[in-house]
Order: sequence, then structure tokens, then C-alpha cells
Amino acid sequence: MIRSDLTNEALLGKLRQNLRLEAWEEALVAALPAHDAVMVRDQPVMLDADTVFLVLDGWLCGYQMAGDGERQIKSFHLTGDIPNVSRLILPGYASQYTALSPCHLALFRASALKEVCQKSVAITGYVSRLLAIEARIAQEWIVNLAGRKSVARAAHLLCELAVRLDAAVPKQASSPGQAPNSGYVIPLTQTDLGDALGLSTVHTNRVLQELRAQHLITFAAGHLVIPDRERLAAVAGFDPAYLHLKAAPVTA
Amino acid sequence: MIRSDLTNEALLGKLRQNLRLEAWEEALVAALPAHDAVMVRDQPVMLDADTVFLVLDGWLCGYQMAGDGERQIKSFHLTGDIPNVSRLILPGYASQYTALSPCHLALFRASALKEVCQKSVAITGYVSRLLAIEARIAQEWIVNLAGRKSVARAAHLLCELAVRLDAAVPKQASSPGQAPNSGYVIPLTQTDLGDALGLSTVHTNRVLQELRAQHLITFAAGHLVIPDRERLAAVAGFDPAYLHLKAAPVTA
DNA sequence: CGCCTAGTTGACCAGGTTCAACAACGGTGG
DNA sequence: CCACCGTTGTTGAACCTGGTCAACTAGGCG
Repeated sequence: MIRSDLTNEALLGKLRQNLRLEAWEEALVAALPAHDAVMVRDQPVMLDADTVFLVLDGWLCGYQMAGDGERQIKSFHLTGDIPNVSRLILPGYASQYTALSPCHLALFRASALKEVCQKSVAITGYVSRLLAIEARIAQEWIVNLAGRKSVARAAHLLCELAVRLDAAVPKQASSPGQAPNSGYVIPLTQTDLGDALGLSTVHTNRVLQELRAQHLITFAAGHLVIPDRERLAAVAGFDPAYLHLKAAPVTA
Repeated sequence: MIRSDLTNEALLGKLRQNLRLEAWEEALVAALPAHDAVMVRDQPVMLDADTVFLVLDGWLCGYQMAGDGERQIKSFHLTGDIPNVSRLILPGYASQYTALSPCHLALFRASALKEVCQKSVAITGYVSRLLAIEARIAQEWIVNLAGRKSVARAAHLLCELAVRLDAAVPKQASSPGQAPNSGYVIPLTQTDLGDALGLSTVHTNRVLQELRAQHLITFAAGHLVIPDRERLAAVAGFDPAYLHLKAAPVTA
């Protein structure tokens, strides 16, 4: 059970990871009115017009209905993400989100958060960074969806999720510089993947079989294993630079 | 011929359209070091790491090579756009741009612009707005590319371009509240459209023929006519809200 | 006049969708 | 404990959208 004051602690933690906050800034964030919410799988996130939320734990997706009543997933959101940051900038607009696993959310009042931004240049800058990265990821998805064929497309998505999970979940017993994890818990059904990849469920299934046949992944019961990240990335044409996860990737 | 000081005037004009600037802010912008560039069709925009540019006039696209050497267009940029604003936030990253028509560009030093942002909250806020809109447009493209079939997809892109052109180009002899223009100069080849839509040139051609057969558009020699905007938007599933062109669209 | 680019057409093929059926599994209630 | 049911994954076959190849047309410009 998440106590209400942990919501602010979580936001503070996220900011501290990326910024050096002054004491007065920390105080402002800590004083934000907030509450938490517990979600079950497939539960839509119902937000009033003045709410911005942080994912404390779990997976969500942003989606939109297209064409004949098909769900198109536009984004995945993992622990630590703020899916609708853009609400701080574009008040009129609301995307739809739904939980893909049991989730804990921290809900903040957009107007209150905006006031904090107006006082703290550092936090404003971080919000800009989040927005810029969101745009970059979306553009990478454009290339992935329109420019790659289905097997590479699926591989690319899995690479992205793996890298983001590595960054979102504190590594378990891994010494610095060690190879990234190869096993991930990914609560997506093949239908979910299909809705993100723009493929039918049936074809998604066959694409995954193809990846398995090439020993690029194993994926069953929500558990993904990538035996050779390099090889999967090569098939996918994947370069993690667009995720901008670390300040400056030192590539010697 | 564009004189160098007009570059700053253009940037100022764009900012004034969207913000109420103080005199000292105008002075800062006017003092920015800048120069202009003239581009011909298909000329790639070569930028050093510290350059942000504004489109004074003409069309460009942002693109990326995917898969087998196919160009995937990620974005179109019209007069008044700042294609690589994100450079102000994510210094490491550089997308590629190329001119789709003869263009005039205004080039600014990113570091100098960033200094201005640090002094002016208003300008920082506007940059955030641009980033948020960029993300929204990219996400709409995701839905369009993955979720709609080719005819609707092409219709949607044409709707977006038409609406953006209406906003970018000052209306010619149109009284307020009047119906939007129906004729546009669009310097795109069918190959360009295909690269944006994720379709082959041949199929793009057939899709356009289909749109013509349904009397939804005429499109020849770079001139697009949309006889009935409503009907095209209906086919496309197009809702211009995601473009966030006006503060609050009053739809009574 | 001749070349180059953009647009157009037809024929064929491949990738992806759709439909329908079935298997595997977990949860629920009798 | 077991029978039942709903969800997820899997398979096969027919069908259709879009890709590829190749040829040809129509302009624009030197």
C-alpha cells in the first residue's frame, strides 16, 4: 500500500536523479498536493482536466482509436514515466491511457505543478527535456512503423522496451559496466504488441515465432529473454541514442 | 535576396505572433547573431552542432534512413517552423533535413538562443510549446501510419498539410470567419508523399487516383485543390485539434 | 532534338489480414 | 476435486492490399 506522502517522494526521487535541486525546490515539490491510485490491468486512466500523473510502478500505454475501431498504441510508459507531461503545456489536449499491468500512479494537480515550474528554472528545463524525448521516441516509432518490415519492427520495439526497462528498474546485482540484463518481465499480450506494431494479432504471433526461430528471443508468459542483444539490435536496426537515457553516452 | 538582419526580424515576428514580448526580450532576440541560407530543392541541410534554424520560406522535411536504404520522412516543415528546436534541449542529437522546395533559412547559434531562453521565461515557455506540439504531431503520424489504410492515410496527410498551410501563409483576401482556402501549392512529388506515408511510389500514385476518382482532391503539378474539406476530413478521420494552431478553437 | 524527371499503367508476387477452429491455461463455482 | 468458462496463444486456408519490375507517357529544359 502506497501512502500519500510517498507520491511526492517518488517525484522528488525522479527529479533528483536528473537534476541537482536546491533545498527550496525540494520543499516546493514536497508540498505539492498529491494522491495515489491503484490500477488493475486494462483499466483506463480517468483524468480530470487538471491532473498530471507519474507511474510509481507498472506499465501503461497511450492509445487512440483509429479507422474502424482499432486501438492504436502510441506509447508505452514504465515505472518513473510521466505519461502526460504535455498537459502542463497544452491544456486543451488529453490522450487516453490504460494500464497494461497492475499499476500504482501518483496524481498531481497540473496547475500546482505548473506553479512550481514557474519558480524553478531547473524543473522547467527537465520538463522540456521530457517533452523533447517524447517527440524523439514518437519519431522513431514513425520510422519503425512505416520504414521497417514486420520482423525488424517487432525486434525494434522489444529492443526499446528492454533498454528502457534497464534504465527504469534499478539493476539487480550487476556490477558497473556489466552486460545488460537479458531477461525481462513484459506484461504485454500479443494483442497489445500488435496494436503497437500496427499488425494483426495473428501476424504478430507469426512474427514472434520467426524471432524465436532465429533464436533472437524467447517470449512466453510475459517473460522476455534476449540471449544476444547485439544480434537483435542488428536485426532491428536499433540504436538506443534516441532514448536519451543518459546525459552523454561516452562512446570513446 | 534576404538581408541578414531580416533573419532576426522573422524570428521576432514569429515570437510576437505567439507571445507578448517585453522590450528587453525583443532587444535580446534582435541582437542574436544570425545569418541566412538559400537552399534549392533536394539540398540537404548541413548543420554544425550549434545551429538552430527557422524556415523563412519554403518546405523541408525531416527524415531518416530505414531498413534497406529507404528514406522515411518523419516530419514536414513549412514557413515559420523551427524544425530542430529540440537541439536546444537535446544537444547530442541531430536529425537530417532536406529542402523540398527552394527555401530560405535563418540560422541561429543554439548556444546564443539558449542564453536568451535562460533570461526570458516567456520564450522558454514557447519553446516548450513547440516541443509539445512536435510530439503530438508525431504521435498523430503514428496513428495515421499504423492505424489507417492507405487511402485514409494519404487523405489525413493532405488535410494536415492544408490546415498547416492555412495557418502558415497569411490568408489572401479572406474575411474573418470565412471558409478556408481550397487550393494549395504543395511542392511534393509522389515519391515524397510515398516516403512520408510508408508506401511505394507506385502505390501512392494509385491512392491519389482513388482520391481523385472520389472527387476528394485534385492534385497535379504541385497544386492541390480540396473541393470539400469536410468530406476529405471525414474520409481521413482528421481532427485538426492535435496541431494546436490556435490557442482555443471556438467551435461553438 | 534529346535527355531527365515525374507520373502512369499492367502483370505478377509477397506480406499481412481475416475467418475459423483448436490448444493451453488459470480461475471459478458446484 | 472436477467441470466449466474466458482469455491467450497457435494453426491453416482463402483472400486482398500493397510491393516490385518493367515499360511507357508527358513535360521541362538545355
